[in-house]
Amino acid sequence: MDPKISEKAWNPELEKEILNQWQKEKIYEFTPQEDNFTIDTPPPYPSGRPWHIGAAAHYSQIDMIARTARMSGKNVYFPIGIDRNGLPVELYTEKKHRIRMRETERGEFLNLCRDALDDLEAEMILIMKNLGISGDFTNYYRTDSEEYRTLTQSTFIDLWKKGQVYLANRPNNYDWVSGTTIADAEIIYEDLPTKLVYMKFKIKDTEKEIIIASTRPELICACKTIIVNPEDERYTQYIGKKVIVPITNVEVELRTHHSAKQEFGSGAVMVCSYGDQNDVALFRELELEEIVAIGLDGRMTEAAGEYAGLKPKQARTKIIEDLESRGFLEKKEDIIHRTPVSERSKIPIEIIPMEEYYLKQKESVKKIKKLGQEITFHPAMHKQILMNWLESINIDWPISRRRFYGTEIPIWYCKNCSEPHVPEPGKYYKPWSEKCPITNCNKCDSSEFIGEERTFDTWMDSSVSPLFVSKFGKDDKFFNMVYPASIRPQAKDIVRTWLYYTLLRCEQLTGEKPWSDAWIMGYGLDEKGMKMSKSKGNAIDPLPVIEKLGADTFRFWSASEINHGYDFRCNEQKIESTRKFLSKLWNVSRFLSSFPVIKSGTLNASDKWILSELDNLIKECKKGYDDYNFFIPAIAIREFTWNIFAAHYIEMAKARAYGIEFSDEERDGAIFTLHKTLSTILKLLAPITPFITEYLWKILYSSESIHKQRQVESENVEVQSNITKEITEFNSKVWNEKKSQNLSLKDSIKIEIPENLKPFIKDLKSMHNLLD
RNA sequence: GGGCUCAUAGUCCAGGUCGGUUAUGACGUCGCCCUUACACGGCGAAGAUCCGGGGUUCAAAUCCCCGUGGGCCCA
Repeated sequence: MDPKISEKAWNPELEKEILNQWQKEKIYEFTPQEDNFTIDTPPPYPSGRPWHIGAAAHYSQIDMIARTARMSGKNVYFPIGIDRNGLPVELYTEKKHRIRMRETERGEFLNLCRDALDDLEAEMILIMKNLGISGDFTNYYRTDSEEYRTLTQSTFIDLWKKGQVYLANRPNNYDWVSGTTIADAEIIYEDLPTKLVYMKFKIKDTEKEIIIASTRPELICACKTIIVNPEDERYTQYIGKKVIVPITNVEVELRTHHSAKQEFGSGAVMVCSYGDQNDVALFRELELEEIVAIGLDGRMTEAAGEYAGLKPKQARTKIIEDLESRGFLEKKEDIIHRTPVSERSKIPIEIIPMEEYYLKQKESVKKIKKLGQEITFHPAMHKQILMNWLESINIDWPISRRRFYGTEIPIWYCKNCSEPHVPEPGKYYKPWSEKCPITNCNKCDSSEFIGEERTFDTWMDSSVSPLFVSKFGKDDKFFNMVYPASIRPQAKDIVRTWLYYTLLRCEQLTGEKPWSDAWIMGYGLDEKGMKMSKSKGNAIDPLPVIEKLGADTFRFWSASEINHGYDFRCNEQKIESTRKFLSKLWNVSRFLSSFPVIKSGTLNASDKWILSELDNLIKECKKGYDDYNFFIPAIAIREFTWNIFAAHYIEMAKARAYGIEFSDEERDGAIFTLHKTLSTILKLLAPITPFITEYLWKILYSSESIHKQRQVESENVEVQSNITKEITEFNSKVWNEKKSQNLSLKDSIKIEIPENLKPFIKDLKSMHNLLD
């Protein structure tokens, strides 16, 4: 009998053909019905080359979610989008063309950004397609499209009218390299070397002085008070006294506050506007009047007196010299200080009072907590990330950014009285280049307006992704059918941003939660467990890996190596060796392809045994698939296919399947069982490795795609795991015995079959050529 | 300083809820073998103080406590 499959190994080249076929047959097309399964797919951000291999693994798994849902009979809506707003592309464009954003005409700069995005996007789309992602690429969306930005602006206008947005002058995190305010969520902390300066402050009307340690002596001009811990006995006698600030000679009060740590520095702390977040909190709590010491240009202001115009770092050096020459310096220490830096530009942020727009969020925290409780997290432990974040929210969300490549804030100001005017929702507005659609100021009737130049924080765009894909405000019928979405898959590091902001915005706009499930994946690390980054040079380009080894190998690696929710290491060699399993599956199928597919047969003990193990495998896979944890089925299927089915059952049933010294009925039992097992394995594996399973399925079992099949269900057969152990141990014993006697595997040998294995005697005898 | 999480062979990882034979599997290494699905293979072998200390128990990789060291998050 000739096998239908003749090639000896799975050829990843075949994936292209299969891909074309899927495209031609449109097998993943979505038409909304009653019971839809909507995936709020993360739109990836094209920030540079290469795309992160961890992201490729991430999207492979998101596709497994879609395929799992489809095979469980759900009508899957799997949109694809690309996130294109924000700072990274501006920095990329500045670097690529060696220009500066603020020195380039805005329209021209935007065009350059758009071109860069198009390039990077093309590569990401190519990778996603090649990975076999079964999403809707024909209608893929961009967050910088007119349609998307219209939604962002419309939702803003809605919230503006509801009084959820306000303008406030507050200390803000300012990244003066990118020239913009940033949200708390965009700050990271880095341990940086700095000097801790011990300064002498005189107590007024005495000869005494106290020592104050600070890492920011240049802010001395903005010092408003000195605090000590109320339990610090060194300072009890000075509480309430005036202290003279060196250099500026300003008098400030010494008071107590629990946030002063006795063991840090001298225990006395100067409170300036603004050295850190604690200063901000203290100014608010003690109702101190702020002094703006650092300007938007990143330089010291007039308030800094003789240091005006210097950068804070220069001012620091100079003031240390001056303190020393004027006798105010006690000592300085080199320390490592946890410094807040901008996540994007990696530069220490300054806290500067600025006027920005805020979206109210504090009063929503309680509601969001409740929604969070209702959402099922996969894995459950990552709900904690959201809850911890909700605990720490203490200010509203600053949503305006002084950048170019983002959705414009749709506001015009009356040139005469400065009254802000917001246009009607439903259109995309560019106030920096367009005329105000409102003809007269509703306050002073003036007809001249100035357009707002700022853009939104990008999370304002991405936080409405579930609304965009469900056509919120555009197609009510469609919206009602697909919203709320079923699942939000995303990475762990953006729980406090993307996940949280989406909850906030969707709750504000619809009063509902945006999805019932959240699926959180860990980070892709390099082979040593370090975070991958372009600057470290440890990034792996996924494209050549996928091209060389094929999508299925990559996908199976992703499923079998990444325990859901935990960080994972990416190692090319590991990915390569995963291929062996596909090879095994191929060859098992090749062997089976020499036998006809038959509907039934008389089962013997071996057949019943492997089918019971198979049933157990189905249950195990279901456990994983129900939780969208692909690690469980991947490991279980590999173990079963390789180490039980191929290594033991096929060997036991081989002679019988060929019909050598067996009756036709006995033969059919073997052939039936072999096919039943393989077809089940293929279906169980289909969400993980869609290409090879499709190919084998079509050759062996049906002209209809495996991705149109329903997943197999357990028949609740009792497991015979003790028998499995005895069989594998007995087979090993025979192989070992032959080896120690220098016999070939086909040579005959005399070995006693254990009592429990008597029902398998005929198969075992033919397998090992056992003598009576 | 607080939270989450991890620690098991050269490497990755299972087991841990619910304590109980010889600690799972893969990669890699070594040896033998072309046995009509597969040399991208088969069989076999070597390789683990289950991070340290203490406690509970007849019995701890597993439960509890105290440390140590990584990763991430927050302040």
